[in-house]
Amino acid sequence: MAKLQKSIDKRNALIKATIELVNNNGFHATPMSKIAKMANVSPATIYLYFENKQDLVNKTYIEVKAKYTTYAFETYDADMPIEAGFELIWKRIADFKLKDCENAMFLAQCNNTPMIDEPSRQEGIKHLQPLLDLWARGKKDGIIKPMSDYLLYAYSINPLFFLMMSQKRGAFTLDKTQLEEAYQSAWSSIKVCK
Amino acid sequence: MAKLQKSIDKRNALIKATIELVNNNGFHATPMSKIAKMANVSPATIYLYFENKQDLVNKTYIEVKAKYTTYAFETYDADMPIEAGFELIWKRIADFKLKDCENAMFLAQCNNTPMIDEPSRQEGIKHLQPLLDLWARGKKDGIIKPMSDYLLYAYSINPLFFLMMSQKRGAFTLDKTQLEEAYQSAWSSIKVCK
DNA sequence: AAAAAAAGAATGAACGTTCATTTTTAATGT
DNA sequence: ACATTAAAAATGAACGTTCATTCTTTTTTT
Repeated sequence: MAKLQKSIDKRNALIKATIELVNNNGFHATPMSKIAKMANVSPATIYLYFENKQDLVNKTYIEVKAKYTTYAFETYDADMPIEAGFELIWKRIADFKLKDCENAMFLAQCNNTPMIDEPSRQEGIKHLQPLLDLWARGKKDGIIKPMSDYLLYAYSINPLFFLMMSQKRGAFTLDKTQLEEAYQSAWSSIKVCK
Repeated sequence: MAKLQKSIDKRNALIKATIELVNNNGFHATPMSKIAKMANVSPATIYLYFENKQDLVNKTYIEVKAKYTTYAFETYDADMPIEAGFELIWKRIADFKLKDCENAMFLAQCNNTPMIDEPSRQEGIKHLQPLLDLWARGKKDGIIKPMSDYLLYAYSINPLFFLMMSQKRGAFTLDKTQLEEAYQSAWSSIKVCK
C-alpha cells in the first residue's frame, strides 16, 4: 500500500499544480518544469504518470469535470418536482463555483480556449445529462420554456461563470442576498410565465 | 499619402492576422513568425509597428473592443425609453457577436484568459458606459431590478457569449425565432416583474 | 544620394521531451 | 530479523526544436 499511495500522492500533486499554474498563466505559458517544481518532482517524473503535456491537461480536465458534476447532482433525485429539482441543482452548482473557485476557474478556461482536445471535451459534456433530463421533463409538463437546451443553459447556468470570474478578479462579491437574486433571475428566464 | 497608406495597410494586416491566429490557436501558440507570414511581412517588420508581442495583442484588443462598442451604441440615443433602448442595444450587440464572429471571439478569448495585461483590460471596460447609464436610469424609474450591474450583465448580456461560442463550434445555430426568444429571456431576467 | 522602411539571417533563451544514472521498493534466501 | 538483489520509480542533465527579438544588409522612398 505504501508504494501505491505514494504514486497517487504524486499524481494528485501534479494535477493540483497544473490547475493552479494554468489558472494563473494559461496552458501555453505554464512550462512542465514549473509544474514539476510546484509538485516537488523532477520534470522527467511527470512522464511516468502522463504521456505528455496535452495528456496531462486532458486528464486534469476530465478529473475536475467529474468532481464538479458529482457535486452538482449529489443530492438530486430524478423524481423531484421540476422547480425544486432545478433550484437544488442550481444552488449546488453555484456553491461549487463560488467555494471551489480554483477548480471552477480551470473548467472555465478549458471551455473558452482551444486548450483541451475534442475527445476530452466530448467526454466532459456527458456528465451534464441529469440536468438535460430535468429540462426535458419540465418542457413536457409546460413548466419550462420549450427552448433549445443551449438557450436554457446560456441563461440559467452560464451566468454563474461570469459572476465567478468577476468575483475572482475582486471586482465584486456575491453575498447571500445577491445569490438569491441570481437564482430568481435564472429561474425567471427559463420558466413559463403564467 | 502613398507612404503612410502603405503603413496603415501593413498595420491592419498584422492586426487581422493576429485575430485570426489567436482565435484558432490561442495567444501563446501563435508565433510572431506566423503572424508575419499571414500578413505578408517579415518578422522584423512587426517591430516597426509594435513594441513586442504583448504590445501587439494589447493594441489589437483595444482596437477590436472599440469597434465592438461603437457598433453597439451607434444607433442608441440616451433619451430613449428604457425598454426600447435596452432592446436596441441588446440587438446590436447580438448582431455584432453573431455576424462579426471573428472579432467577437477574439474579445471572448481576451476576457477569459490572462492574455491581456490589466491596464489594457481597464481601458476596454470604459467603453460600456452608456449601457450602465441606461441601467441606472431604469433602476431609478423602477423598470429594472435594483441589482448589481454585474448581475444585470451576467444575465442579460453575457449569455450571448456562450451562444456565440456554441454556434461557432457548430453545435447549434441561432435563427431569427431563437434570437427573439433569447432577447425575451434577457429582458425578463432584468425587468421588474409587474 | 540620404533617409526611411523592410527584409532575412542570426542570436540567445526557453521549452517539451528523452536519456543515462541513481535511489527506492519489495521480494527472496538465510 | 537481516542481507541480497532485481525491478520500479525517480532524477538531473542533455538534446533538439522553436520562439521572440535584434542585427546587418538591401530595397524603397523622397
